[in-house]
Formats: sequence, C-alpha cells, structure tokens
Amino acid sequence: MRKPTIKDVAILANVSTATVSRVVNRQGGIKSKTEERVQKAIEQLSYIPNALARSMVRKQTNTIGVIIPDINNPFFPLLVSGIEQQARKKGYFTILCNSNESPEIESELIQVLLERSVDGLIITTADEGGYQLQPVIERMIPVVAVDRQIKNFEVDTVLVGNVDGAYQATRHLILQGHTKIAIIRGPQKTTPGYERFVGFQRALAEYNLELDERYVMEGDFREQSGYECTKKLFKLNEPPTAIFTSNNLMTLGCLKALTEIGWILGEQVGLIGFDDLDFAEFVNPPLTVVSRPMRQLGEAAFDLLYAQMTSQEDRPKRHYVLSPEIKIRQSCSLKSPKQ
Amino acid sequence: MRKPTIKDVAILANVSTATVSRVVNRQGGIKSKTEERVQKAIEQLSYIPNALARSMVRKQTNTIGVIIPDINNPFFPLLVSGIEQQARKKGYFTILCNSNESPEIESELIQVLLERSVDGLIITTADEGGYQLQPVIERMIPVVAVDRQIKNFEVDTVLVGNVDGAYQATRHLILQGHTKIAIIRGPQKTTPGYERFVGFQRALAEYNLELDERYVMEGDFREQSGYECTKKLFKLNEPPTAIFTSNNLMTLGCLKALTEIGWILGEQVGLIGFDDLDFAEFVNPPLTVVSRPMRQLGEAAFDLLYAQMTSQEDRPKRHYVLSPEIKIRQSCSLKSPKQ
DNA sequence: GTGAAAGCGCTAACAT
DNA sequence: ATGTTAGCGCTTTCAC
Repeated sequence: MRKPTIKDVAILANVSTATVSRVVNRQGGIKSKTEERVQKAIEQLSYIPNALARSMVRKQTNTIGVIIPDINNPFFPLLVSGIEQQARKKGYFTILCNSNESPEIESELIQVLLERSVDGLIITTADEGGYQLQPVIERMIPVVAVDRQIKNFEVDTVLVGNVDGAYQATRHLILQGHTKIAIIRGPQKTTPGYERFVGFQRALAEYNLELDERYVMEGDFREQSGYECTKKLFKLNEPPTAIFTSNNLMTLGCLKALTEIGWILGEQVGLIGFDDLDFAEFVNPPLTVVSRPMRQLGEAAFDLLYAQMTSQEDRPKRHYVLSPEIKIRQSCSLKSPKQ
Repeated sequence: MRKPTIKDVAILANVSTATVSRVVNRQGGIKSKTEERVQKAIEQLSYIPNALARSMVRKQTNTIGVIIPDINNPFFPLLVSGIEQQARKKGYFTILCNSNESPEIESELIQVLLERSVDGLIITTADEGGYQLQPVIERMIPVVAVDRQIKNFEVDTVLVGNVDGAYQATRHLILQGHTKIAIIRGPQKTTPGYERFVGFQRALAEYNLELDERYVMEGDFREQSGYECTKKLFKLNEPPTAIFTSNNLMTLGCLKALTEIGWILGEQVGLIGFDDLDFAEFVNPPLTVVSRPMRQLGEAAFDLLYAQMTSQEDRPKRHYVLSPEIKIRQSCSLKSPKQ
C-alpha cells in the first residue's frame, strides 16, 4: 500500500515519467490521446504529486511563513485572513505560526520555516530588535514586517499610523467639547505605547489644551492595568470628562471599572479606545474607537512580499503606513456635558 | 551565495556527508574531536539542514496539518493553541489552515496538505459528510475530527457534549426557580443545533416542566436571528422569564435585543448562553454561560493523533466527549423573580 | 568511527 | 511529441 509515485503512473499509462510530469504541470505539448491515458492512470491510482520532491528540484516551495505573536488576540486572525486570501490568489500556501509573544519561540519558528524552505516570511515580531531575523536576511529570503517594525535590519514594512490614530481619537474628543481629557497610555518604551502618546499630545497642543500630568496614566496594555488606571482617574479631585485608552485590552479594563464604580459612560465620562472590540457596538452606549484596517494590512503585506519574491533584483525596501479609521459611535459625547 | 548544503559542511570539516548527518541528528558514535570540527563548520557556514530533503528520505515530515473553519471565531484559536502546544512538546510542527467554512477550500487544503506529506491531520470540518477526507483515509494518514463529527468514515473524534451542556444550562435555569423557559435553538438539521435542543428538553422533562411550543424559537446560529427571536419572545402575551441561547452569536443578538427593548437582564429575564463570550463578565449583570474547554479539546485531539502516528497497528477508533463546564455568573437569577 | 554510494520522487535539460 | 537521465540534499545501509 505504498503511496503511488509518478513512476507508477508512468508505467500504468505506458509513458515516461517526464510525460506524466508534463501532464501534471499542465505544460502542454502532449497529444490529447496520451494526456487522457495519463489522467486516467492518475485517477485510477489516486496519485497525488509529492510537493517535497518537486520543491527540491524547483528550489521553491510556493509556501510562505507567517509568524504572529498571539493567535488569541482578535486582530491577528484578521491580519492572517488578509494575507491568506491574497496568497491564495497567487498560488501560495500559507503556514501560520504563533510565537505567543515569546522571542525564543519566534526564533525557533524562524529556524523551522527556514528548514522547510519557505519562499518568504511575513512577521509581526515579538522582538523588535530583529536579530532573530539574521538567518533569513542572510539567505536573502524575502521578509516583510507587519504591524511592528524591525529595528536592526532594513526590511519591507507595513504599519498602521499610531500617531495618526491617537491624534484623531484625541481630536474627536476635543471636538466633542471635552477639555479634561485623560489618557491611559501604554509602556513608553514600546513603539505603539510611545507613538500613541505622541499623537495624543499633538492633538492637545494643536487645540491649545495643556497636558495635565494627573490625567496621564500608564498601563501595560493588559486589561488589569486599564481597570486600575480608570479607578485612579475617578478618584481624582477633578476627574477627567473623557478618557483615551491606548489599546483594546485596556479599554476593556476601563469599561469594567466604569461599570463597577458607577461612573456612567456617555453621561459622566466619554471614552474612545485604540483598536476596535467585537462587542463595541453592544456596549451601552456603543463605543467609539480607532479602528485599524488589519485585513488590508495583511493584503498589503503579502503584495509587498510577492513583489520581492518575484523580482530578481534587490528592490529598495519600502515602508507603508496605512491610516487608521475612527469609528464614531456614541461613547464620546456626554448627554449632559460639563462645559 | 547558494545555500550551504551538507556537502559544503562536509568539505569544510574534512569529513564525509554521512558524518555531518550523524552530527546534525545527534546520533552519537562520533569522536568528539570530529564532532567539534563539524559543529564549527556548521556555524561558519550558518548551515541549516534542508527539511525537504530529509523528509524525502525518512518519509515523514514531523508536520501535522490543522484545518479549522473560521479563524475569526474566537474558539478556534483556543483550540489551535491547545494543539500546537501539545505538538510542539512532541517535536511536531503545525501547519494551520483556514477553510472559511467552505467545503471547496477545505478539499483544496486537504489536497495541498497531502502533497506536502503531513504526517497527520486534525480537522474541524466544514462538511460533516466527510467524503472530502477520502484521499486521507485511503493513504492511511492519521486523522482526528475535533468539535465536529465526520459522518461517513470512522475516525478518531473529540467533541464537547452538546446535550450535556444544554442540559446543564437548562437545569441551572430551573434550579434558579424559572419555569417559563425559552430556547433559541439552532437549525435542527445541524448536529449542535439538534443536540442542544435535546439537552434542553431532557432537563425540562426531568423536572416535570412541559415544553411550551411558544417558547421554542429557531435561529440560524447568527447574531441577527438571536436578535429577532428575542424580540418575538418579548411580544408574547406571557413572555418567558428565562432564555437559553444555543450559541455565542445568538447570545450576542439576544443581548442587543434586550438592551434595545428594555427587557432588563437579571431583573425581568434570565439568560444563559451556550459558549462563552470574551466580554461575558463585562455584561451587566455578568453573563452565565456554558463554556467549552476548547484548549483541552485541542490537546486531546493531538494526543489522539500522536497515538495513531506512532503506533504501527491499526488502532480501534476512539470517540472522546469532553464535558462542558457551566460558568455561573449572575444573569440567571432574577432580583425579583416571579415565582 | 567513518566513508561510499544508493535512492527518496520529481523536474528539466537534452535527445530523439 | 515523447523518452532518457542527471541531480536536487539528505539519510542509511553496508563496508572498511
């Protein structure tokens, strides 16, 4: 019960293996009578070509590797869908790997993908330093960094504007009449944490609002920290009338805190979050958020990768920055706003 | 700038390729002096073994394929994490594929995975008939079906008890004092839709409650249907005091409807949903749900697969059914329940 | 302990 | 239009 090989097909169809190969790969130049015979043999044996063998001689696998840091964060699946769909169109197969935010696992995965000879790699790294990409770069395997930058190598990159998004969010709050605006920012040593804070400050500056230190809270991008920062904000003598949370988990934590302490969303306090939440519409009142086009991010990433994989010369590296979009729902304007 | 091969290493270390192979594969029986030389050559060239070539000879890839129907449904990533983690422990690499609930894509994916010679397949199928698995079965590639059964072939299967979960949910409602209990069930021709209804009926019967036809609504597992069914329930002359929704999306729809029509959760109506929601705790009052241990499901699936992959004989096929767990929060007891 | 060589299944010259 | 064959990079007997 050995798997049938091209040879078995050849013998059954009474042709050479080369002919079978030509039929399988639709290269044409085969008498239709012969082709028919071959096709029949293929069916009869339920022959499935061995991609490993093919890849060995062709020196390409038509496979790309995708490494994401957290498959349980709802953004990444969206990103992956975008990549996969685009890849499928061009006949590429996607191997998805999850590093779990662990640089060690990420390095291993890179090794394994390299061993498996992927034609290209799309990565949202767990370690922006990027030295783990050394072997990839060395072998001149096309890479594109998505959503997070690689610092020490020059690679194609596609990001969503953090500064821009935070700026828009904050401006929206300002335009709704808020002046006492708080931010729950992320760790300032991370790029997104830092950049989103920059956008926040920029908007305030532009509208001549002063940055009130009391209104600047720093979380760690996790739910619990959003929860705690919100409570602290509430305890202030003069609490803010609006909060900008720097990521989805902290928004969630903030929401929990609001509910718990009875700080009424949309009446006593406005809220805008960075990154959408699947239940944002369901919150009462529906939550306004900065939404990142993850799917398009994925599409763009693959397109970039594809360009690299198919061009011979060394293309100059590109950096794309997509614009986030603000989804205005109802959590920012207060029913009875303090002016 | 060709990729270095085992031959390059052999030449540089002044040994045969066989020796290099032995070193790479840690087979021992090499003089440590020699081994050192080889290791140095490997580093110097940054040699990475070619898994394709190895797999060709060994006739195994140490790779398993995983096909899930919807990467954007939060359950599946959890399932995948379970599989991956377990696989990693045993030295297997996971290729994750997303069929998008399309039987056609699923068939293609199976073909592609077969071409790539995966050692085993774990699948949550988009087509319970299962004929698409024919080629897999034929080649005696180990398969395990997870979360959804395969009808026309006998394969290892691991599921979560639908009847059991629905039964527990309903019983919980009954024990909270509810007698007028509605169900928003799924399509009765789908296994989960049907089984969850069975569990519902069983609980009623056991507590001598009659099934009131007016309280049986049928949705299609999508949000909108949960929304609509809830509204219908509300319009009844004698609305139920509790609702059991048969899946997460319909729970979400139900929740939206409740909010919209002002049917107050936890006061006027109790709710228990099948499947957890990431924001269930955040709902006011927090939502009680039937939760499926997706992660364990994944672990069990891989264990089963592993057993098949490593045993020589044809093992009898197994069916595991894991128990769901009911996460009691606060949406089922009414503050002022009508008795 | 180490090497020589066959061969995994396929493709792509090169022949015919 | 089709066949012959070298060789992709590796592992694994079988020798020595």
